[in-house]
Amino acid sequence: MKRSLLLENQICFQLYTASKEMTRLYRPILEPLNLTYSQYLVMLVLWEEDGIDLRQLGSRLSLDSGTLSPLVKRLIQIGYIKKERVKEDERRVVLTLTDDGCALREQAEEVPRKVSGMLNVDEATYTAYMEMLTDIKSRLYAFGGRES
Amino acid sequence: MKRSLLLENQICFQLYTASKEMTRLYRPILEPLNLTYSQYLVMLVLWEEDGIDLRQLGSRLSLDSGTLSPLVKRLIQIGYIKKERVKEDERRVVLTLTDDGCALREQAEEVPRKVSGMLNVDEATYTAYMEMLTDIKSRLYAFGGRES
DNA sequence: ATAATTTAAATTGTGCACAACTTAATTGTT
DNA sequence: AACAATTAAGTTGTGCACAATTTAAATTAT
Repeated sequence: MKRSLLLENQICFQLYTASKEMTRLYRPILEPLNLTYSQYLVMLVLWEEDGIDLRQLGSRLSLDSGTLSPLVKRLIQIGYIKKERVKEDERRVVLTLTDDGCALREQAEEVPRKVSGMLNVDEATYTAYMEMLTDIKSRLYAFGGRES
Repeated sequence: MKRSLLLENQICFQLYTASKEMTRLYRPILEPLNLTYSQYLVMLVLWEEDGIDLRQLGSRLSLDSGTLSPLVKRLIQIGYIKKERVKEDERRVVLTLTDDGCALREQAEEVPRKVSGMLNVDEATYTAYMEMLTDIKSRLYAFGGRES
């Protein structure tokens, strides 16, 4: 049964559409912040850890420089972050929040509230979801795998 | 807790990375079939329902013509499908499998087997995952919503 | 029947996502 | 010290994903 070729039976397809629907839910919420979903993820990391370097950012988000370089360039243009070469190691680049980027955090605090309000899940269900996704990911990481 | 801005606590992020990891798992499996993940999804639908039109295909996959038009063009170039205007309604375009596309199905039958072998989930867990993803999606559809 | 509306695909433009490659700096080895 | 190997960003090229627009056909309303 689960091995059939029927589209709806593929867990990959359910994941794929769920993920797309999720970013669709975020789009109008993030639009007033002038952020795409991926840009929002980068900002989340920086609000947690200002002054992170690109390499670490990439490993947090599982994104490579091919994705992050242009994405970061856009965030710089918008004026939320700035980047600087590290003096001790000129290969590395460190990202820091601008005042605007820092200030944006307050508006962003509303985002998770809005989203979970829309999803309307109780704490227990939420935890179960997270555990399931973590479990799926750990099975996936077992192959060709990234870290944890 | 779940309302924090911490990256790892965002269900959206877990979904997003799980989905990316899933397509990463498929990539080497689909490569011998000369298909990308999205192209594979289109082929799944056609193996189910040969002669579907573009509009229905889009609704099955939740993809619009902006995504499907070029994607279908590539599948035609590869030689797996062909497209034809419908005589009774010249707006519509119908997709049909070529002999190669039809023959590919046999190889593709192995894909779900390989994937579930790699994921290594038992039937009950698999069902639980599917139910959870369906549930997440139904909550998501409640907003701005597409069909069920 | 003609005009207005709706519908289906295609096109254009932006922004990921990722593989493959390039460039430059650092580290390790001899 | 000199050279090889490694590492970090950036660049190039391909393929989605989606909003917005365009084109053309069909439907509906007048």
